[in-house]
Amino acid sequence: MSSSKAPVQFYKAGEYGLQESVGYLMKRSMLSLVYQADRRLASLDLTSAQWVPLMRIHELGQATVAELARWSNTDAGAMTRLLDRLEKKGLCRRERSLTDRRVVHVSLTPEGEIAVQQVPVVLADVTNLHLDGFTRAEWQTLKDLLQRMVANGDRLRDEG
Amino acid sequence: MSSSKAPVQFYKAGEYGLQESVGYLMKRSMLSLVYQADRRLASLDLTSAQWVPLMRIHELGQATVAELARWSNTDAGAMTRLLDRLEKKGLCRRERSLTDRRVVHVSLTPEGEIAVQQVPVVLADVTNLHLDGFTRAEWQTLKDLLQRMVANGDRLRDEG
DNA sequence: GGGATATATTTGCCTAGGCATGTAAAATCC
DNA sequence: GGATTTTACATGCCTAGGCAAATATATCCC
Repeated sequence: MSSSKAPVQFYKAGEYGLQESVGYLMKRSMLSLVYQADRRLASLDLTSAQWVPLMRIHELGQATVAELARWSNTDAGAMTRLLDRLEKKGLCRRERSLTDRRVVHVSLTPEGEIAVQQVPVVLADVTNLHLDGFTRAEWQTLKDLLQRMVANGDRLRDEG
Repeated sequence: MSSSKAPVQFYKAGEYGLQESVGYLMKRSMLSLVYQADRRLASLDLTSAQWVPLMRIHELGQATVAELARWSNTDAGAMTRLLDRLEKKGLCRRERSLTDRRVVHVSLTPEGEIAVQQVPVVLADVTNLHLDGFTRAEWQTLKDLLQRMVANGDRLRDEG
């Protein structure tokens, strides 16, 4: 449960320097990952926001809007519109469920299946390039530390 | 110059799992940081995108649109519109430079100065909460690893 | 000095996410 | 079984970023 009473003061308001902050470094890293991925995905007519639900549909064969929104860390409204764009490009299709008429089932078109093949290649490549010079131990350490930040964030959210 | 010939293959396309990817963990961490910061900044009528240029103006006394866009990792067009919103809220003001009439100088209003005071408090608090349970050594390690990812990304960008 | 070039800002058009509301369909409760 | 609540999705209104074109001003080169 860690130090819920007296957390370590890594940062203090008076001496808060953007450059040395973990948040700033993460933002820079993320921007670079997304930029490089988008650059490589452009030939597939995909963006970094779009491959996430496509991969999930591919994995499940078929998915609902709510499931895709959860998986993409966004809300149903944004996902509806993102699927509008994917459908317009002919990468996925929607069908009202026959057993529960509130639900929409989303599946990939053949074009969508083809596009989604290349995504893991691009992601693995871009990530590896950003980890150039890392040892496997450092890679594992980074994942562990990030996982702990995520866990702290989840706890914050749950506690309100 | 690190392993420019044979980079370590941390990820391979065939076995790429979103959950274990560094990018996914960073996205989750970032979303949590931003969410918690936005929650606390809402009382100041500020968003996570807005405090960045405000802090920079405060630091410099006065700044140009281009400088603020660079500092915020965005483009001049987005910054112009962001400043529109900040100006409408009365937090900053714009003046055409007299020596170079292409340039616009942005400065804080008294209300902007007051708002910006609280920002470092919020940021330090939110970051510390996410680093709960970290040792100082782990904190330093995280920053080092992220800095190396940023450097790799910058190198990628420069090399085209 | 005058034309070519570079720079600073703005605006338009696109993708995109958050939040609140609307709507239909299902599930639950009496 | 009919009213109430919940769920799934869609839509409207906001903030926000990327890219390209337009505009105005400054600089550079002869």
